[in-house]
Amino acid sequence: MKKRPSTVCPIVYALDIWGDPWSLIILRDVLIHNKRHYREFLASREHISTNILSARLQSLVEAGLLVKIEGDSNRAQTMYRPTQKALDLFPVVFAIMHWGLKYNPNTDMTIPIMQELQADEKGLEMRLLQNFDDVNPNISQ
Amino acid sequence: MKKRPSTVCPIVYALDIWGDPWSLIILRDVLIHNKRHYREFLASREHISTNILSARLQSLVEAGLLVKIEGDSNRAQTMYRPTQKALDLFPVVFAIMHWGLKYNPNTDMTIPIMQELQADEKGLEMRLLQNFDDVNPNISQ
DNA sequence: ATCTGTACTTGCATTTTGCAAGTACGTAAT
DNA sequence: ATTACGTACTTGCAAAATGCAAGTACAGAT
Repeated sequence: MKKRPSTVCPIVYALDIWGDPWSLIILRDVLIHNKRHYREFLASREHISTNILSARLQSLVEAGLLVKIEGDSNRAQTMYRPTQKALDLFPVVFAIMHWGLKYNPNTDMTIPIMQELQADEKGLEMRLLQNFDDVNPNISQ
Repeated sequence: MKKRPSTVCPIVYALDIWGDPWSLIILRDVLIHNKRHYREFLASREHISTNILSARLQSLVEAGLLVKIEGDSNRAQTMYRPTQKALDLFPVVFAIMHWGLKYNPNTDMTIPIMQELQADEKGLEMRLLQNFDDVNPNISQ
């Protein structure tokens, strides 16, 4: 899909940012599994290759979904963390998970988050959001 | 992305079915704009090309999201209509629209559905679902 | 000094997409 | 009856994206 510089449709806008086959998997790892390092993304079951991971991280940073935080004089400290724009994808990610859960007979229900998603989605979101207080301090109450 | 025959993750399952750049645009047209004919999909702003449209329709039928209804002896009557599996994507589509609405400054808010989505999402879903009573009769009350 | 781990980049084969054209069939107009 | 037109596709080919393997650069540990 050729990049459309500006679209009038919110769905196309979204797809242009994270509609490729890999970006949403990275975002899943960030949002749900609290991953932040290159090595962690590489370790996912889906086996993304290094060049694609690199390109996707860069485009997500450009799109304002992730910020790259580099350690001083040590690349191994580099972290990718979500912005509010990425955190606002929680409802999307949860909606997709609900759908996948309903229709994928191979879903691994022993993953703790799966149970929690069905039992208390809002609570799950609240809990996961706390992982990002360092980057996007939430008004706690 | 190579097709993964079975995945344990509901998100990857979903992406394998409609995670390419075009399928969700077709589903948007089916679910939101009530399109059903090849010619209608071709007429979308996004200008999908004929070979891709053909391939995507076929794969969505195979995945059980659409059914192809052929007229007798006239190809121009061919229709593609959503199954329940596709109708269950309404929450996903709405979640994506909400996100796109928030971050896409070019969203055309004069499209009636945009206003309605923000004002009364559930009502919008109910109304749109009535378009598919022929295919998936809903329990009305 | 060497080895290991990490975050990348590069090269190249394979696959997917984008565009233009063509085909097959049915209906409508002359 | 013949021609033209609309519709739902398929085919061919160039361009782009992906997948895989290998290589590079640098920091910390041994």
